[in-house]
Amino acid sequence: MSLRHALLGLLVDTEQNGYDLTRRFEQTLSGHAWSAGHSQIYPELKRMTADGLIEVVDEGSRGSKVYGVTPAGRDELRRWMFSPPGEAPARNEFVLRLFLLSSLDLPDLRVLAERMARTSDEQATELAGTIKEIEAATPAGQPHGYARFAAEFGRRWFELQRDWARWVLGELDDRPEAD
Amino acid sequence: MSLRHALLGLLVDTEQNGYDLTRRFEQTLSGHAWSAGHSQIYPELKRMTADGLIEVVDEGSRGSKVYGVTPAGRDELRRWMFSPPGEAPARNEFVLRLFLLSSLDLPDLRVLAERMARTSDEQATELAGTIKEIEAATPAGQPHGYARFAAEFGRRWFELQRDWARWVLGELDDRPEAD
DNA sequence: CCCTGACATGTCAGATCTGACATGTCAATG
DNA sequence: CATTGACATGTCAGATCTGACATGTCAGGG
Repeated sequence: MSLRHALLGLLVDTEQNGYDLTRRFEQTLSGHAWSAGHSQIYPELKRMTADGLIEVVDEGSRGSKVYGVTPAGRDELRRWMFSPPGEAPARNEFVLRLFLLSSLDLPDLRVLAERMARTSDEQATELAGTIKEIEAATPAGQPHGYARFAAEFGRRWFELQRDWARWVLGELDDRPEAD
Repeated sequence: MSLRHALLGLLVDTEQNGYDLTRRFEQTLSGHAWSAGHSQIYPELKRMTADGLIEVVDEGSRGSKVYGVTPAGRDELRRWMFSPPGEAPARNEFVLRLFLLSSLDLPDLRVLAERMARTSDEQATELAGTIKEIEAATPAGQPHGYARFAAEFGRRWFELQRDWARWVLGELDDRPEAD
């Protein structure tokens, strides 16, 4: 039931409607943390309203419903944040590919590891740019939340991928060409 | 359908039965890459056999069936490894919590970030130990595959968590106590 | 004023996944 | 020789998730 807590977290940060939540999910969480489409989000918002965790605080045009977190919702989010790391299943296709690299033969392995290192490096560079933008847009001395923390995590994550791939390549160089 | 490819990858490395695959999944993939229980694995093995990707190469005692990858299976695995990174959904509860940290108030945030840093540091240290064991068990000059690569990735991953949590704490220190 | 595209919410069939239940084999220990 | 625990495979109901379908609003450009 992590979807529920993800939504709570996003709504605590900013009151918003399902459409915004869907985009926010796509933009910030989808990459490393959790993904969900609107077809999952809307029904869950209804259930959470029924359970008293959130409530409709405003109704905009085009039938939009702006949700806010209730005190009960805040409690639930905090409880979950402090609860022992659950066993929610991990799912990351990229890492899976990394782990299965050694199922390839040496030439293929080299090609793929190089490609991964290059891609990750590009993504890290791109995120570094995003971070600069965030910093520039934030008034000096102002606390940054969310976006900045998440972006920093992403940057480090891509660097990890890149460095790991390079390390693998180094290991392969020490390896005799023979099968 | 990443489960299928995960199984192919494990089977290319070593021919084994469903029980072994389940444990292998639990041990090496479950943390960062992909998780699946035996109730998912056994039916999938059947389907893959029907699709000609794997085959029963041996039948052990206790009704165990040892599976091996067919040429078609090898092709499929290679095709997938080289295919553009799919959109398989990310799912990582730990990272989700990281991203939602800023939904907490400052004191809570500090407590949690500190706890995360400590836990991650312990896990990194533990994995470093595991890596030493693997190295010790591997004859010098021997190529290491899988286990070594995965462990190295895990170590770096835990270090990333630790360092990121510490960085967050540093950011918080620069922040005025005021709400 | 018409058209396009972003905004906004919803449903649903089918696929996937989880956790519990079910069954039986074999080796080691007492 | 009885018991325990690891080995080994399987099914299934219910929960979750995906991708497609469906519907309508509103702002801006032509």
